[in-house]
Amino acid sequence: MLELAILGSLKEQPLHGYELKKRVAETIGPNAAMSFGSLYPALRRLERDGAIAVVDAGGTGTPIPATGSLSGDLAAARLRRGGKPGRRARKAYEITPRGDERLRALLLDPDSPDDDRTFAMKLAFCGALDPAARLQLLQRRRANLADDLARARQQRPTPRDRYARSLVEHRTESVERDLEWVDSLIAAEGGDNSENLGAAAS
Amino acid sequence: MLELAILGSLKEQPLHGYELKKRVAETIGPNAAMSFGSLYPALRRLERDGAIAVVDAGGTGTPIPATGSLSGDLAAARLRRGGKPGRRARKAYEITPRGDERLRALLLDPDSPDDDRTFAMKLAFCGALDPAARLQLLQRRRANLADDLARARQQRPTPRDRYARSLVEHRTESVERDLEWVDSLIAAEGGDNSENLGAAAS
DNA sequence: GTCATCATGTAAGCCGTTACATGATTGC
DNA sequence: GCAATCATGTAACGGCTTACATGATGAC
Repeated sequence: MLELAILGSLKEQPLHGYELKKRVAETIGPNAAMSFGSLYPALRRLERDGAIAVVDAGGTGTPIPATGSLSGDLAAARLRRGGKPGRRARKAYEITPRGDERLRALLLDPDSPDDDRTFAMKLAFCGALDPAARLQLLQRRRANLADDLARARQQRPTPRDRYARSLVEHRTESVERDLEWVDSLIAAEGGDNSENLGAAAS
Repeated sequence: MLELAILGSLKEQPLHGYELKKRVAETIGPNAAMSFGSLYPALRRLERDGAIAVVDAGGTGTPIPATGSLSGDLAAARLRRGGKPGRRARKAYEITPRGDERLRALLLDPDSPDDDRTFAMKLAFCGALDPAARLQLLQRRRANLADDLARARQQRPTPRDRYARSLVEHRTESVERDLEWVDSLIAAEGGDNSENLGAAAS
């Protein structure tokens, strides 16, 4: 989960931990955001495994984002000035070819849980996949949702009070909507390849 | 979470572990079902704490009687069969007054997480609450959903690719629907008493 | 007689959290 | 100079899962 979020974010551009956390919270929602206590150890682990690598934040070239963060630029300027560290050492990471592989494996892993959160995470970063693999991902989700729906409709053993009943009802409707949604995503894969497919692959 | 499910289920009627698991899976959905490895230790813990107590039960499909008088008969029948346990010893539990308190505390705990799963669980068992407490539970959820929605609408920094964009869109719609749903639950609570609704909502 | 189901439990471990510790930079 | 934010990390702990161990009962 967490590795997927990290690798998926770094696939787009190098980031340091603090910023990465914000980025992820933006895309998967602030309610599901991860904590520093798991983020930093995960970064070290991924680095040790060669899936990500440190890039010098103060270096030349075009390193850290254009997040609009003035402080980042200032810190970089400060580092360039030489001598002592500007901010506290910012370790920015980039994804490596090994990390690419790992990301792909995580996105396609059939043994990973199939709840809405996991799918949301995968969808958020599935731009890193080739169209065929992406379609596979979407269709697997579609199949699972269809199963859920079938099971929900088949099993009608009378929830006990009106709260439990309303809950089951609402859940069923949610699954129906999720199914329609995934269907629309699948449809979008097939048809319109105006600008998105080319851009996403690079 | 797990304790809430256990106590909420036992509030309705005594059950033994195996059956309890099935019951819970039915109400909160098979995808969120708990495992035996967490269930049985939790039962022991709750028993140790005096929140639940063992009631002896024998027969198979027969759910433990609401009157309690039948359990004696079943136990006696089991004993008549010759001393040794019929099936492997089934330990059925019932909720105690302490357990009632604990259940209420869990349902109303303001520090518990506020995701959809937690709320689903609480709603499934909120029949155990008095109407006022229940209304409070619903309104707290309503407020949180409203906050989520406001935050989602305020934050506009355009997710990067169409997948992330679709995800954010879908999530927003889900929150909107959840909000409507909770509103309808609140409306159903109030009945024809419009004064209460207006006063409490502000 | 063996297989599926019912039934209870233990052990190891994963994945994440909160709380703590540290320190630089910016804005007032 | 003080607080808020940026930034990175460690330690302790928690809740739940999987895999394992055990055994009874009924159906075929």
